[in-house]
Amino acid sequence: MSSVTINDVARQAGVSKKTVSRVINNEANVSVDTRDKVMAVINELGFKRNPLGMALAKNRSLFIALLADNPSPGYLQKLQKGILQCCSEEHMGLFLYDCSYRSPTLVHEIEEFIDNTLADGLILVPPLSDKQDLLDMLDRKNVCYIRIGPKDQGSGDSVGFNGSKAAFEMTNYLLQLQHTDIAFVLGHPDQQSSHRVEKGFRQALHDAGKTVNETLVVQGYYTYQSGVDAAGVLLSRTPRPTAILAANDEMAVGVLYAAHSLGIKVPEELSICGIDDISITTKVWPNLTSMRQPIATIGYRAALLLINKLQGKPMPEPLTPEDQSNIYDCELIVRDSTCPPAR
Amino acid sequence: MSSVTINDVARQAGVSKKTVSRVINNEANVSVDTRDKVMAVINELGFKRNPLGMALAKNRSLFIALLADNPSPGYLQKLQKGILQCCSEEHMGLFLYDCSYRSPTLVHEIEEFIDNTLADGLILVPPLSDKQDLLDMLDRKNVCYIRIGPKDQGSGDSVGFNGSKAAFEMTNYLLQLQHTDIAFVLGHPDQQSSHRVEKGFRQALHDAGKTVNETLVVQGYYTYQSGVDAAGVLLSRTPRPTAILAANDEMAVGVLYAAHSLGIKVPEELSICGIDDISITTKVWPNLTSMRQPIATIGYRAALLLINKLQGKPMPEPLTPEDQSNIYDCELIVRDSTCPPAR
DNA sequence: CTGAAAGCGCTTACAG
DNA sequence: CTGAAAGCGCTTACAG
Repeated sequence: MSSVTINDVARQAGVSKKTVSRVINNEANVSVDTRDKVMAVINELGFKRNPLGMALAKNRSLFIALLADNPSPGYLQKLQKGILQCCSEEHMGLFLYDCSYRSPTLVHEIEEFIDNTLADGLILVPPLSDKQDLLDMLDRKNVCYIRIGPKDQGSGDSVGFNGSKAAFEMTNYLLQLQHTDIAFVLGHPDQQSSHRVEKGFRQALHDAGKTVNETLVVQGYYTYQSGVDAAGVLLSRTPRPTAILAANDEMAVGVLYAAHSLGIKVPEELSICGIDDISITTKVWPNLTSMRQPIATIGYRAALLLINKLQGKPMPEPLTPEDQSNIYDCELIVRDSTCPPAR
Repeated sequence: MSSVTINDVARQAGVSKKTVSRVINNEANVSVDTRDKVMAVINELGFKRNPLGMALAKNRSLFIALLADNPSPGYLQKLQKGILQCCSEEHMGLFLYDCSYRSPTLVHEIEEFIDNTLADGLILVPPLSDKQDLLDMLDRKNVCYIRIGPKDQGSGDSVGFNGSKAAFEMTNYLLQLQHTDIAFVLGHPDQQSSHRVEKGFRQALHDAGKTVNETLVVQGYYTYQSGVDAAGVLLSRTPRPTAILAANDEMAVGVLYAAHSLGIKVPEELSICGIDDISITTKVWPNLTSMRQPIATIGYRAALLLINKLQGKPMPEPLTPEDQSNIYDCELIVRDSTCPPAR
């Protein structure tokens, strides 16, 4: 604790503490001489503004919180990384709060968390970002937040990826490989993104003049285990699908495990692919083909949007169309889990 | 923001704000009548103490920070969960700070982070917890911290697992299966735990009257890729080892991948096992045998130790010998990646 | 058992 | 361009 305060600086520099305050906040209306003098003393004394004093005076805490539960640990990990990067650059602290989506008292717990920490703003990760009673509470409390996920649903700003396009392109890729019996594992029905992705899958099949075989579309919940279970169902179908696309990688890994357990060769007898491109895709064997979602970029962007909003700053000029829309595109990453179907 | 303050409560209850302060801090020397009256008003008005005001007055911020880099994401995830659980119970906020161990300015970056957030205390995850220049800086700044990892090295309290015992037991398990050519992948040499684990491995072999084949002990760095690389070396040895024990699961997953790539059947032709029992062990095929480290418990314990230290509270009576020593034992979890060697 | 005063480190009006 | 006063919401001595 470098307990040198604004008062010490003021005394040493022979100015009022208000003037010191002006300098450290980069306000206008300070003469160059005064500013230089104050800066010199600040450096000499090693003064750092105590964020707590500022927080109390401004009634803004200077930190934000990440609220998440954990459907896909790899996803959260990358998102967190991007958010942290931005927070670090903007000198914001990041609080972590683990929730469980299923808790009946979730909204109340989060309300208590906010009261306890006084975080200025919140970043909401799906499925929390699609939970209307939570958003209602935040609106009522007048808490600033940003949602990770599709835009149209719910209130508040959001940053997300183009899920329907991702699924559309991945399905097209499988069609190009000449797959005909393509199965699809849905995400959690509570999450908007799941419906987006499903839409892209159906669209691609439709555009190719195929009809969707509804027995090959099964429910999943974005978790590893739900991928295992879905694959169990799909791989007992006759004819067996030659390719399975899962709405996220976490489930795709589950599908892969199920295939191995049944002695089905991947990709020779079954192509498997997912969406997200989380780190586990390159740890399992064979490495999974996936649509790369710029997860860290999305996290970074979400944090920046929130912080700028809190500080009343306008957003910087968007460098790309994606920065403007806050909807990011995915990129197909072909690895070893997909190939043309056996004849 | 429920902007009802201690002053509002005091006025409404007809007492001084100091008395209200006494009540909310559960201090002695308040008459039952007064306490009841104040409590009634608190509930009526929905008063919650503003942590910022308290923080400034007490010069303690009421949050702690988790400093980590990311050798094994699955490990960090579980640790974080335990820490968060404790923070939530103790009404502490948890800041997150991602560092990169290799950054030449790391110590300085962390110093800046502390100044910016005023976290009361820090939880240090390996390899940070073994970094002496970092510990020196924290000691100099008089920052309270707790280390995750072995005890003897470095200053400050620590919570860890019994790595040598874990490796000892796992090696014994492999010996019981009649493995003779057992290879070992070391962890990062900067981390104390790596040396512990190595010691346990050697001890078990020694106790069984075997000499260690030094060509079967190779360097790893606790990362997935280092596991892949180490396995590449080991699996080209003649005679090939029949079992590989990696110092953590993240590397064991890499070993498994390498075995698959070479067409080596696991476990029939090669047994593989690791230490930690992170979630990926049950996502890869076959599921990995591992030593379960109570990671979340360790995280919880570390947070509790730190928080009690900050609040000057004594630790609660230890319920188990492990709680007393703060060194936790592992448990062997046999899965599908180990079996007796082929004849 | 209770309270008036001063203070934590900063900022917001306001005045000059 | 600069500063004196009051205040953010709480706590720490101290006095009674």
